[in-house]
Amino acid sequence: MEAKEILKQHISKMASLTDEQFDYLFSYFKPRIYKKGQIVITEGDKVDHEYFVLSGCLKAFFINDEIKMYILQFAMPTWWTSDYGALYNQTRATINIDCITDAEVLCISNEDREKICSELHQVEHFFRWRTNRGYLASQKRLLSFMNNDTKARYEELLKLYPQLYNLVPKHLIAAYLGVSRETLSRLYNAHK
Amino acid sequence: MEAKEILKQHISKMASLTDEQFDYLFSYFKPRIYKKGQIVITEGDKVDHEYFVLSGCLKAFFINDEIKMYILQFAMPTWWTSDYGALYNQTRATINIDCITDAEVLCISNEDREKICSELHQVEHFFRWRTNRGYLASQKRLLSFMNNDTKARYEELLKLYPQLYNLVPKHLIAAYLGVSRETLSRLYNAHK
DNA sequence: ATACGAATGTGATGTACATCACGTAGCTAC
DNA sequence: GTAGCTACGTGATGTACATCACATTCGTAT
Repeated sequence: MEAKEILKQHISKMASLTDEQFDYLFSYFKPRIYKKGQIVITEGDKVDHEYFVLSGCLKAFFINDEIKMYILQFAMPTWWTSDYGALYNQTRATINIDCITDAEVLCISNEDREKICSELHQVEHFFRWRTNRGYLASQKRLLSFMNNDTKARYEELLKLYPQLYNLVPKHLIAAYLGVSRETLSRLYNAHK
Repeated sequence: MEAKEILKQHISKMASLTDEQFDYLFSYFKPRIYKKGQIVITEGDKVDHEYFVLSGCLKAFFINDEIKMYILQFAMPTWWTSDYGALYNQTRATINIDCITDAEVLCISNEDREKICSELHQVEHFFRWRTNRGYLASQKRLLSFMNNDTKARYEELLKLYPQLYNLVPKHLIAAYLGVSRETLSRLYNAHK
């Protein structure tokens, strides 16, 4: 399916836009093609855009003390990603985003999104809904962190995104779960 | 300060409403007074409202296996709280909310909020901004969970909300940090 | 095909935490 | 007052995890 159609279907789930309104909104999105391993945002960057994933898989991650990596989000098709803290507060990036696989995305600048949100009530409605969904997902993950042990979180993750198992290296799954790669390796080799 | 004035100042930080528009919005809020220990939402409840805190302190928490409690949020003045998962998805509550101290709040139903959001663009703008702020706070806490040890998270919490130290019992702070009360006790008696 | 780096498996050891157990201090009700 | 409940401190012990070390396998470039 074409980029425009993917975005249209995604947005129409929660907002009613006329074709003209959607075309106007879409005109502000820019397509980007990335190769596996390519960097989208690096810590310290000025962050101007957010990204809507059409195909492939990106990761948003934080590097602690130049050593340990923690993954905040695997961004799959129809997910949005950016360093939202830096984007909204106009500060430098504190997280990194790169591509786990080849990827196609659509990006839109913070400025343009705010402009269209103020022009079109339904677009603002859509972005409120989208942020709300992200908030609920984040709360759920926080609870899971406090409540469940590593094994339970691992199984929860694979149940939610079965495609991850073959798509991303195990040490990245460990970095998402917040455990060492050794612990994760022992975990799923134990219950075989 | 009066309830109406507190809400007005809070909202005017991010949205430009005329006095008439604000009066209209405010007419949908209902005042509620709670005593210390009083329950606002219990697991299993139908959830219709969200709550804006005027004074006092509430906690939103999850009970695991009828035994362990994890605190998702301490709700202080000008914070919003509810079981948003249940509220937006029209499902039963999975978390509990009660009052740590006597408290005054304003509440608004999900239905009324959505109605006003669709009527007044600026109100929708405000709620997008508010949700966004919650999302960023949640992401930040998630990172802190993965990256920092208990002691660092404890000091981070007290730096952010110094008033908590005298306001809430230590075992609730432990439940927010996700550690046992014994561990927390040992931690802050060690570095005295 | 060879070579080299990235990903993964697995043992040994250390540590931060939970859990259980018991004690004390303070608050509230009657 | 005193009874009882809640908050809090602290020792002993167990455990899930990190960390370090090294071996093996896989993927990709040349």
